[in-house]
Formats: sequence, C-alpha cells, structure tokens
Amino acid sequence: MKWDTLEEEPCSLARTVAVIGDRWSLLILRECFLRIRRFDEFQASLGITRHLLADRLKKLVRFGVLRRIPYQESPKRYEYILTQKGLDLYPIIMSIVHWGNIHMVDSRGRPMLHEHKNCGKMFDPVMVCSECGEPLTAKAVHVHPGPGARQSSPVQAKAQERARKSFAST
Amino acid sequence: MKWDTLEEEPCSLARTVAVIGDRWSLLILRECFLRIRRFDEFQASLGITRHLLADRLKKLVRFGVLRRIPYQESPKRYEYILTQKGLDLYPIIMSIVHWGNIHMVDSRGRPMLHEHKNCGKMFDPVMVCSECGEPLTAKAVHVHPGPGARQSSPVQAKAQERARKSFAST
DNA sequence: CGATAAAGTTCTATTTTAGAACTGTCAATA
DNA sequence: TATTGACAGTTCTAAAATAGAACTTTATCG
Repeated sequence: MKWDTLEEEPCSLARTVAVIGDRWSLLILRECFLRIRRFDEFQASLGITRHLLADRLKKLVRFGVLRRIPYQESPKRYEYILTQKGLDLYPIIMSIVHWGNIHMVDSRGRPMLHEHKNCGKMFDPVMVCSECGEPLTAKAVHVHPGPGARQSSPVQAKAQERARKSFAST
Repeated sequence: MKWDTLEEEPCSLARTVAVIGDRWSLLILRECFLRIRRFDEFQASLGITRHLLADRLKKLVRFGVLRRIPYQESPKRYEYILTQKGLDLYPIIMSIVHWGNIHMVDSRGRPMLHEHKNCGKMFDPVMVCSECGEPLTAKAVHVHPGPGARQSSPVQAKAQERARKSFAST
C-alpha cells in the first residue's frame, strides 16, 4: 500500500489511520492531553528520538491536529497545542485507554483513574447510539455504503456471501 | 523505545498501542468487523504483503484478539475470528471512523453509514460518562494516578506546574 | 567568558517493510 | 494420469524507516 495516499482512501478509518496510525502519534497525543507541549518535554517523557519527534509533530501540524505557537521571542520558541480537531480525538484516546484498562491491566490495577468533573465520580467511557442512547455493540450495527463509497470489492462481496450462508459466527 | 516491552508500560494507552498501534493492525481489524476471515481475503482486500499479513495475524492471535480456527480438513485451512477481546475493540474502531467522518471527508460525503438495528436509525457514536450519562469532553475530565501507576515523571510534573500557572490554554 | 537551554538537524548502523517469487497440500478438471 | 488452481503461508533482495548519538543555532545567566 501507498501510505502517502492513505488519506484519500474511501474509508474513514483508513483516513484517520493516516493521521494517528503509527506507533508514535498516539503516544504523542496522549502527552498533549496530559498538557505536555514542548519539544524537549515530549522527547524526555516519551524517549522518542528527536528526529522522529520532529517528523511526527510536523505531520500532526500538517493535518491540523496540533498548532505550533510561539510562546516567547528571542530566541523564538514554539509549543504544540491541540486544535479543536485534535481535541476531537479525545473519544479515540479514551476508548483505547478503556480497552487497555479492561484487557491489559496487570495485578496492580489501573495506572490511571478518570474523574468526570460534571458529576464528580470516577467513570468509564461508554459508547452509545446518538439516536436512541443505547450502548453500541458490533453485532447491533449494520453497515451501508454512503455517498462517498466506491463499490464494494469482489473479495468483500464474497466474504459477505459466505457469511450469509454460514450459521457459524463470531 | 523498546517496542517489544511496550505492553508492560504503566499506561493503558501504551499497552493497547502495543496491540493495535501499527499501520496495518487497525486496517486488518476493520476487515474482521466487515466479516473478512481468510488469509487470501485479507491480502486481496488490503493489498498488504503476505509476509506482513502473516506476521500481524500471528501477533493479533498472540494477544488474544483473533482466534485461528480450522474451517476444513485436508488440506487443513484456517480462518481468523474475533474473540470477545477483539469484539471489545469496536468502540475504538467506531470512534476512529467517526472522527474520520467529521474531519476527513471530501465533498462526496461519507464512505459508509451505520444503522443501529435496535432503533433502526442511522447514527453516530457518542461517548458518554458511565456514571451520569453526559457526553465526555477532554476538559471535563480530571486524571488521577491509579493503583498501577508509577510516580509521574519529572517532565510531566513540570508541564503540570506550568499549566497551573498559565492562563493561556486550549 | 563559559555554561546552559530550547528546538531542532545531521550522521551512520540497524531494523522494518515492499514486492515478487516460491513451497506444499489437496481438489477438481481434461 | 497429468494439469491446473486454491489456499496459507515462507523466502528472497532492495528500499525505506528508525534508533542512537552528536552537532547547530540563538540567546540568556552567572
């Protein structure tokens, strides 16, 4: 695959993977949500090489997820702040953290707890349907091609056919 | 960083990134949720090299996200099915798709639409607080160290200090 | 003046990935 | 019987990405 054109794929997941789908970007964004903002802070707290950090920050700025803002003149220094587009990544981060909390914790328990300021309680994130408010599961969702779709590939059609015939299922 | 020990980091996000944080794994999982199950189907629909596909499938099986199940004898052939642990990745996939729907669509519109079978309507996923049911935003959440935490790094303490003093904020 | 800080850039060695061909087993076809 | 094809990988080499460390630039501090 051509990673440089992934963002043009007719798939919202692939397009998002173009932005956050490498090993470092999500960790960088985690730091952003923990109020890390400066080059050397990212470098020290993540242990990423300076070369890659410079590269990934540039990419995130290019995609409009971070903004590079001067915080002092002479010498000019910059920090990296989440844009609204970046803040909107929060549900992705939270759902990833939540899956890790459920499936990847060791005997010591969760590394972090989250408090909801609105209600004052420790919480877990729950994904619900915007229309009826019920929690979402994979099996309760049916996928339709949208206006930006291309026709489904022969491979997927074949798999769908097999799935229709078979009673065995996940 | 040592990617082979990422799953031991005291951070649920890092541990999850160890499972799904490379360029291919999320795309492979997308196909799983679209009922793709067999080696050649993955290969044909993704254009991934066979070498990497074999490698990633092995990794996902090792982490318990997929199960490798024989679907015929002589010659023995296998297919890859999502486990419950894998099905639990659905909120991650959906939140990624949703972000792409909002921020990465072109003029043609969304490539896919999702129907909730329970209520019969096209929906968007919404992430809410498990305790009060209100939608979650980054600013309304406060983070606490949990039982599995290590003491916060000096870099993060410094950034938090700066954040406390500063009025400028995202 | 020398030391330190921030935000990168440059360099080489190592690792990962891409792209294509190859392997082994069996079933179906000519 | 010989041939073809499907499936699920493995092996190979060239190209690209990454790690780890040193270096650069501008400016302040003691």
